[in-house]
Amino acid sequence: MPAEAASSGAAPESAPRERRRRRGRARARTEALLHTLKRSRRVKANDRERNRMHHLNAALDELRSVLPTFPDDTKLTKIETLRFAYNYIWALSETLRLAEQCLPPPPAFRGAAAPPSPGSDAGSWFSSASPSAPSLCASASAPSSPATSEDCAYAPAESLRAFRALPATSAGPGAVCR
DNA sequence: TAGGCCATCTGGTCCT
DNA sequence: AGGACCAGATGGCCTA
Repeated sequence: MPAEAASSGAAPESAPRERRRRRGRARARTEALLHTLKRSRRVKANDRERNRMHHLNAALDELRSVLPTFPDDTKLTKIETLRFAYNYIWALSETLRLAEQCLPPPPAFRGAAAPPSPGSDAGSWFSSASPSAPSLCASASAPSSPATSEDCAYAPAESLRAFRALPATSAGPGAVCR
């Protein structure tokens, strides 16, 4: 039958070409699909990363809020906040250490019964093991002169005021820990 | 205008 | 496989 021959074998050479064309179209489609899939994953990852950084910044803001600053102070930068926090912790530890040397702990604090202290292990406030801030880096040199009578006059308020005068960026105990 | 700080994007690596 | 974390790149904004 001529009609049959026309339908089945009308273009014996074009069939492979058509198959190639179809395969090419299919591949382009899957590549486009892959691209959109990758793109949507990227967008989601960007979103998560943005969120993560926002949380990090929120934590940094919280840290800023507990550092002693004056209202008219300009906002500390991130690196300044971290260095300042390090110095601040160091200063507080020093204050505690000196206070410990000058004043014997009250009887109530000597035993197991520690006073309730906001958000911290109360025992550690009076523990003789000095807070590890100064030793966080081996080269940090904490003032190690023995306590004198002048040291006993080293009131926390005074020490904080003096500490506050330290530039958070360059001087202070944390400066050596970069 | 240079330099500092920051937010965001991106690809790589590790972990669950 | 997907999420978390990290570090480098990039561009915008601000200040000296």
